[in-house]
Amino acid sequence: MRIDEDAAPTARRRPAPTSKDVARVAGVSQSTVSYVMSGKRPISAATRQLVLDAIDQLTYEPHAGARALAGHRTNVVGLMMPLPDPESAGGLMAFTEEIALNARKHDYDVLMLTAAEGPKALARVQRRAMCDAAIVMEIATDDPRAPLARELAMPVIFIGVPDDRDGLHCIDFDFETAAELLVDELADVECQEISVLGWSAERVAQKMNYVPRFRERAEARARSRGIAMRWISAPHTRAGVDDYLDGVLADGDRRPGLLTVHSPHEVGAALQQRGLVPGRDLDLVSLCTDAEAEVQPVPPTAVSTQPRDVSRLAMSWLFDLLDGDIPAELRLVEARLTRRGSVRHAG
Amino acid sequence: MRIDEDAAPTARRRPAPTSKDVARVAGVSQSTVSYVMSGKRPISAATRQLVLDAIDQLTYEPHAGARALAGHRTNVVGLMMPLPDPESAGGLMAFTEEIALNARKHDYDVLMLTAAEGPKALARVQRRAMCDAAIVMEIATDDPRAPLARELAMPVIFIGVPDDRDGLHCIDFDFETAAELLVDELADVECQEISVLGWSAERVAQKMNYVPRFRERAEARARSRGIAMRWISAPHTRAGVDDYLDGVLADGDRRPGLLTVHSPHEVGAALQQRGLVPGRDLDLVSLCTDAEAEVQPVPPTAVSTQPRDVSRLAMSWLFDLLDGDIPAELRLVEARLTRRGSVRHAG
DNA sequence: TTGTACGCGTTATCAT
DNA sequence: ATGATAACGCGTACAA
Repeated sequence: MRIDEDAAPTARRRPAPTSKDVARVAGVSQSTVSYVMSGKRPISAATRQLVLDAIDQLTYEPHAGARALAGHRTNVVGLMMPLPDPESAGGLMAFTEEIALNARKHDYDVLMLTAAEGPKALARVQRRAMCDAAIVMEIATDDPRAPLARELAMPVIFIGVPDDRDGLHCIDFDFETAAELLVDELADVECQEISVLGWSAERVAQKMNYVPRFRERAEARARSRGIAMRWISAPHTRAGVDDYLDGVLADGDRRPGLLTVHSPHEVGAALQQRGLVPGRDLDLVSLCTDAEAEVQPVPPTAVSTQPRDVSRLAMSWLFDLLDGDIPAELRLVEARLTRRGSVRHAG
Repeated sequence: MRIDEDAAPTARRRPAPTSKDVARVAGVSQSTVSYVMSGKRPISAATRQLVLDAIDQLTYEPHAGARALAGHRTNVVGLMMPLPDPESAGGLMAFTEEIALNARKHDYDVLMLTAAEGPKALARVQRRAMCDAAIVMEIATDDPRAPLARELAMPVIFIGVPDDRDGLHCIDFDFETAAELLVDELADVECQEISVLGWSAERVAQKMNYVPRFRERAEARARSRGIAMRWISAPHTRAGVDDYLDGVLADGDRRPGLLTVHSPHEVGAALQQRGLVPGRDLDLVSLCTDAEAEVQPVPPTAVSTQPRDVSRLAMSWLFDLLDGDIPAELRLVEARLTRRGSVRHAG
């Protein structure tokens, strides 16, 4: 580490203004300032303006700690992030930003909690009164945070659905319907066998909730449509995709039906390299974001996962929960299929 | 959105225990409890244990708001995230997690701030007394948060170096030395011309600080070594990398020297597809993480950006700043080159 | 419609 | 080495 020194200014700052200062400037009592800010009692237009001007003049903002102490709410929502993982990082930034932006619209802030700290992080922030509610991402089928969430006094919203979701507020993209839409799309063009490029073995080992949710529905649908289904859990590297394609293309007699749950980029590049064009030489459908789909050489027919929708709806639900009690339930964000010509026309 | 209702348990929770409760259980005064927790005055081993037992029994944790109000510190550090961007998302998760984990080691938490909210987010959290310090990522050469950071009463650490860093605490990976190491590596094998796959036009437009820092040093070094340098700002898609390689390989008389600032995966795949082997057919060096380098078909000689190191050192510096005043300065995290055989032996 | 006064749960300054 | 007690800044019941 290299060091390169600078001069540091030693300015003295005045203390932040309090509601008492605002009251003095506005010529009213401190409680009036408080009531102007909360709107919890009628204030005459004249005094209201006096107070607002004073607030503006002093650039006053309420002390969060004092507010939390007196008001029993923090205006902070905890967000438990997943473990870092290059595979899913892309969507996560959009996801978390959307959480934060929606929080700000309600004058809330977001406290970052790590999955690495484990379930006890949730108990900790509640005991310390650091959050009014929490959002937990990347839920496992047997998630250890589920039993804790049931006991917490504050609302907790799971992004994902554990096996036992009794008493939990869960919201997620509708992977079940997505699976059916994608299988149907291939079934409708008389596809004989569907080869699925599923989530990586690592994801499966982590018991991510959406893996069985998607897979079981996909397999059930394939059965009911009389189609064979091969499920491959390849790593999402170029090598993994190549292995997958080698397997798929081994029997050259049948036109292949491909279903990939992400990495459209890798798949698209690998197909292009082999001179295979989706829609002409094979049928391909994907589960991925619209953004990912549209930058492919041959944009695939896909069901979009829409991470921003899920986080926006999660936050909207969260604020409803903070207002009043709402029974625990499961909310699923609609899966929509967009046709882009990577599947031949039905005939 | 589908709805699926569940029964909700209506358990009544007791209020969180306070230090007063702990005092009662331990049979001491409330202030003694406080002093046991802070260690700010000597306590006899006997009473200390009494208090600790009571804390344990009640699973007491101090009310963060009350503590902030009375103690004038929040035990929270603000983290201003970059705008979401798939290109840099991978490293960011590791980066932010490392921030959070180091914060927890000091009993600090992390408040997430969005770049979208702009510079005023920093002023806001200071006025509301929500943070004791802040970290700001993804700095532009003319970053609007710089002038504000100079005025703030709380310590602010920039991850990155704006053009005018006077009065700012900046820390970053040493892109300058990295550029020199990479250029030297190619120059040492009599490379005639270096073709650089630089950051995308979008990054350049955002005036990300590391782009000119790296580029100017690289070009200066190339000049002083008597080597030509071509700088290409291609998008980091497969198509972009292909365009780049087409340009590089256009004149077939000279052995190409390649320097890529990231996306080793795309570059490796594209080279493999063309049957080109780094170290045999051309010389390749990269700026990327060790993890990225090592999963390539031909792992490239590279300078590692080590995101975890930067965030760990940033947090360590931040806690020093919270302890006492330290003059503003620039700290650079050492760039180390790892040879992996993508460059032919010097002769 | 507005003001007064108390309490929220800590920290820190007095005492002892 | 420990115990009382006064802030800290805001929300809100109670008065007016």
